[in-house]
Amino acid sequence: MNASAKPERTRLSAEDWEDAALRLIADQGVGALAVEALARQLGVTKGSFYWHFRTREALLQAALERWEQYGEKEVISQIEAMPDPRARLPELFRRVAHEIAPHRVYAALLKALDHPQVVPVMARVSQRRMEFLTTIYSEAGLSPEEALNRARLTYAAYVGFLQLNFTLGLPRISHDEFDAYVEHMIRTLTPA
Amino acid sequence: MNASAKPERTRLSAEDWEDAALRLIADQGVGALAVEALARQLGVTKGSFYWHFRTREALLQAALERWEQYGEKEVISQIEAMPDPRARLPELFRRVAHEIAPHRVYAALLKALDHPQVVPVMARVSQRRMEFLTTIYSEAGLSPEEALNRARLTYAAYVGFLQLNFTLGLPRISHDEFDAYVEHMIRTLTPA
DNA sequence: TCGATACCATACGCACGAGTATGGATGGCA
DNA sequence: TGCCATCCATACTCGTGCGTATGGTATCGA
Repeated sequence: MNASAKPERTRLSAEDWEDAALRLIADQGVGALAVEALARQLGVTKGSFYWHFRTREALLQAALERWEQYGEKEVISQIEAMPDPRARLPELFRRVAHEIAPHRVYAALLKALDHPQVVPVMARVSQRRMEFLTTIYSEAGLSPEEALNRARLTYAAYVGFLQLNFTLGLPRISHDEFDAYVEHMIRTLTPA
Repeated sequence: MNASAKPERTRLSAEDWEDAALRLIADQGVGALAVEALARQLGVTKGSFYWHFRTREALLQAALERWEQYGEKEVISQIEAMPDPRARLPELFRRVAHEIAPHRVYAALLKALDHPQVVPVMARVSQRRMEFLTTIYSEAGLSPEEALNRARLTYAAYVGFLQLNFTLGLPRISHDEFDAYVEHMIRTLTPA
């Protein structure tokens, strides 16, 4: 089939393995993270892997930390830079809705919450994002309690959407219909 | 530790294995469904299992079908029996929010969407529930498109909530705070 | 040019879980 | 009472994937 899609003849670094691991996680899940499979995909063998990492668990850990680092930083800062607080929410929703790629790892990790290694990472990331949402809702005029609950609701809707659409393949929604859904969501979740 | 918590000295039936499988799935996930582990938990050995089922896959299939059968039937019919359409949504939300046990299997299955066997089951169940929500929203006064989108949003919020709270253990929300969250959700998702 | 270090291949051992073979126990029914 | 079907135990095989041991090749500085 593909076998050697990457004829990279340079030597590999630990970062290369971490990136490959994240790609594999994104489209096959954490459970599919096997060292021999990864090695095959990179055109090398296990011998290479165990030079860079002590164990499979160590690779997962490194990949997760790498993902947590180079995460959503840009999106958050760009939204925060917007002058009008009321305009931030619709913009955030539309951006998130149309950039699918960055969310694929998050979606895969959501299905791996039985793995003890992913729990703390996901807890930190989700916590940070919800705090961000809470401050945005506050700045949009909600009281502290209302802002917190609305952030919880919004984030839950985001997480649920990921599950129901990319992992489960519910009756493939069309593009236009999806846009309509996003706008409906903006209307109902944004303070009047 | 526990080893033989169930001193059931009667012979086992296929249904016994299916129920045990569902219990195990509920609190350890689909990945933990191993025949020797299940046998140990039931106080027997593999020999028993392979008399009732041809394979592990067959057990999973049977357990999933069993779960799909004896599912949420009662809740739906009870809600439908309520005379006032506007009162149905708050009641549904409160019921679902306070009955955690029945949702544990669903939450576990949500994390197993890479398993080909669980996808069709989850697709059917989720589809039915969303259709139910859609009709409720219609009866509460929303237009067909609005009702459908609101149902999608509500169900996504439900699914996301399951992930963020029982599987991920986000900053343990208190009981009162949880009730406040549910009421907030009712206010924002129920048509005025 | 010549090691030394970094990177990789090959060939193992080993644990674990699915599935098979076969014989033993138990209960209902003639 | 004896027989047959049902249910279960024991003891294997086998595939898979992690980790190890050890030797080979490339690259760079002295």
